[in-house]
Amino acid sequence: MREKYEYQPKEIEPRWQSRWEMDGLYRSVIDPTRSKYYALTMLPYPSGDLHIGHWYAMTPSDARARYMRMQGYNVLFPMGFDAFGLPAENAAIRRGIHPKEWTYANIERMRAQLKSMGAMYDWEREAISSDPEYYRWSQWFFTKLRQHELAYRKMSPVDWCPNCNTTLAREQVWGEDRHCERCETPVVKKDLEQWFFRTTKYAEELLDFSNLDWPERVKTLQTNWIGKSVGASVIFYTEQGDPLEVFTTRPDTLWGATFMVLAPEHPLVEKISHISQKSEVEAYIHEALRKTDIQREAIDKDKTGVFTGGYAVNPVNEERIPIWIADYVLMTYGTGAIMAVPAHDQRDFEFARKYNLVVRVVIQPDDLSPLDGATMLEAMPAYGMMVNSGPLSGVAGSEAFDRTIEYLEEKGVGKQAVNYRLRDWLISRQRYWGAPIPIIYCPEHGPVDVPDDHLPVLLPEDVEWLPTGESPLKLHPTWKHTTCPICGQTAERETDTMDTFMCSSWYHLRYLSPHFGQWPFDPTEYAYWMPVDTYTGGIEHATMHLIYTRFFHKAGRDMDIMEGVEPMIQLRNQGIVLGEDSEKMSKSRGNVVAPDDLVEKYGADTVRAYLMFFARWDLGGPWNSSGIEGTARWLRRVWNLVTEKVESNSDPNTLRILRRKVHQTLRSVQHDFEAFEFNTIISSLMELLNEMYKARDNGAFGTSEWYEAIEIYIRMMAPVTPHIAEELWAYLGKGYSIHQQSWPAVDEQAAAEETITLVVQVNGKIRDRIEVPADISDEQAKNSALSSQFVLKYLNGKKPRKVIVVSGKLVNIVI
RNA sequence: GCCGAAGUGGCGGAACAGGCAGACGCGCACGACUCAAACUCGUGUUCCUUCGGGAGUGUGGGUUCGAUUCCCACCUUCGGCACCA
Repeated sequence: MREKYEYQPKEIEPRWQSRWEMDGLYRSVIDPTRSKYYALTMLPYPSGDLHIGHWYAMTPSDARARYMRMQGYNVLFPMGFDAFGLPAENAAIRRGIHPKEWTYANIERMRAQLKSMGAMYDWEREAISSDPEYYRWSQWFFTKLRQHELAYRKMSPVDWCPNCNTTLAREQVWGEDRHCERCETPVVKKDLEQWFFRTTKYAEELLDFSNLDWPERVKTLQTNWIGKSVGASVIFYTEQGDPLEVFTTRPDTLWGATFMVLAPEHPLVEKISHISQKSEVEAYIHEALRKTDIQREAIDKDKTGVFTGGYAVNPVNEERIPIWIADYVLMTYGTGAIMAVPAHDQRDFEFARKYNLVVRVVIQPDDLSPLDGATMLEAMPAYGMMVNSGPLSGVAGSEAFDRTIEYLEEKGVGKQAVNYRLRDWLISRQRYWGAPIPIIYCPEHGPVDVPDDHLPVLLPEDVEWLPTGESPLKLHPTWKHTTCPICGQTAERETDTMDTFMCSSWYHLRYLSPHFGQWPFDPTEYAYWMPVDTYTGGIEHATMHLIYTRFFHKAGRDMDIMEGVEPMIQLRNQGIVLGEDSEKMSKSRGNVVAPDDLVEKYGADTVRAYLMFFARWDLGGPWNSSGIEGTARWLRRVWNLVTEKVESNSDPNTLRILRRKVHQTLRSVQHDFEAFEFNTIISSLMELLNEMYKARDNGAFGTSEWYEAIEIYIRMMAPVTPHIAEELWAYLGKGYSIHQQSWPAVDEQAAAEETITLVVQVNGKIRDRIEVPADISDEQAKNSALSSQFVLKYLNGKKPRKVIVVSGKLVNIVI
């Protein structure tokens, strides 16, 4: 008897991996005769080790890319590293390793770990954002954006993380306590001169998702983040004659404005403040500046403010109203000034009651008894008929908004206006390990672009590691000294580096031609591969990376660098794998699952299959280490089924049932791949395997139907478990490689059921199940149901009131 | 407070279009194999039951012949936003 051929993933997996690599099996090259498919997974930060979350994100997207390849597409599936960033620098400060050394060593290790996954990455397209040949083009994009006035520098109060020692973009400040997205330290405000990208220019276009197959959740998050409000801008005048513009979403309440409120930082505050109020105003401003944003923006906080002594004139009724300052008005939204309508805005109402200001009702809803400003207990924000509103009194609530805007435009005191919550993207970082911002400050010419032929502005490597809070670039003895590209005078380099989200905004383009020297990407490659067809990654990037990359693409399009409306057509998000204790995995909790250990114990195929099986991919969930035994068992059972030889004793019925199940499974696996429902791919395959064991027990082994089943089975599992599939394919004597096979076609005839189980209900409760031919007519179904002995018992000689037939499924008899 | 997602056995989850709830797997129980363990194989596994059935998909209503699926209200959990004028 021959020795049993055993499943040994540790032997099989590395063997096939090196064979695939040697043969360049996963190289993707332009082929105009085939449809392209660009599948992309968000690239990792080289933090040290590939953790189970990376596997969870990458395995299903790899499986799906492989599936698309078997479907005949020319698939591009690249990988790279988002290699600039803070952890590298922190490691340098803590352990004295140079960030470059740390980063590239991590990349080495992670690349090897990625290879152990057996994914079909085309490694010749790998891009690393910290390579000079990469960041040269990040810098080039910066220059282009500046030339198109999409990058600019301004002094403004910005968010500063005192732990990371750098400014952050608004998107990187999270949560109620406004903490740093990376280290969770609450941020503070600082007035600094910083570089921004003009994302707000694209606010309106970014709200248009009509060309995108993206999850509703992401679209909602982005829509809320952009925060569009439609209203009016109205110009009031101070008594000194200065225009004071306000934005309001309720122009119909304009006649109810009984005072104005400016943010303490508003530029007109000093000028309008009356001498008698000056000391009080100054004290308030001082206090406001001292407070953190958290204190200022706490919603349940009592409103505070101070009268400036100044007055403004309401342009619609020439009324003289007092101007206050209060920190509930934010300088960063709208114009930093509001008209206060206490009768119809709860915030203004609270303020008015506290400081005894006039509350005047100008909106009267039809279904309420008349409102009285003197006695009302809260603001009435609903629309309604305009009252006390001069020429517009009596206008119905449904017309109030539009009629007021018409009136404002006629009088020339205001117009329709739109405001967005979205801010421009702050990209300056006071850190070393990033792409230097390619700017030179000349005493005569101000900030000057580094000319293209001087790019990249290289990061110096001989820097000091001192946790001073200052960028090492600033402290470097010589690096910043240079000459002005225009006049040749002594000048200084910008010492800030760029936000790493800048690098990741265009990496999908660098993959196209990572070593191309003339342009950020080879236009021929772009024309063939772009846009990205499927993009997968975590939801946490909904308002960061995914807004930036869309902005970047649209800006690139307007600069005639890129083409098309959107960079990534289809987006899908995976969930998060939690520790076995249902908590977020972290070293300090000691609940981290290490993929390397699992690969060592079970092999990569089992880990891949389990990650796809154990939870819904879009939801994720807590890890369960005993569950992996199930997928390990599955693969052993597949192995044994294919490699064991048993007695054959075929009967036509068994073979018919086998073929039916095979083709039904094929149909559903196909559907699930298209729909990103990976867990049911595995369960369908397990189900079919159980069926195949039954068929073998019934003598199906060795027949042509048997081999068809086996071959289809291996092809279906190839995207999920590429190594065992290749090994078994070779075992069967089929040609190398399984991964160049095409996806099998469903034989619909074979998949069709000959009989169905007709469910018979009486008053909606199941009383019988009858096997009937699948093509049974409704009339026949009804008759079969009515002659069921169980039905007869319930009918008890009576006639049914109603009989409902659902074709091919069910009969419900109502008594 | 506003916006969004999700609540199904002991557990992860399935149910494509309103029509057999609990596929598949874990775990558990019993049995076979074994000196034994592991592996493997087999059987069972929502709850209650007087064995006829009955109840059951977060809770309470509604629509329907029929609801995990649609509608309304509420509860819980998670995520986002939060004085945004």
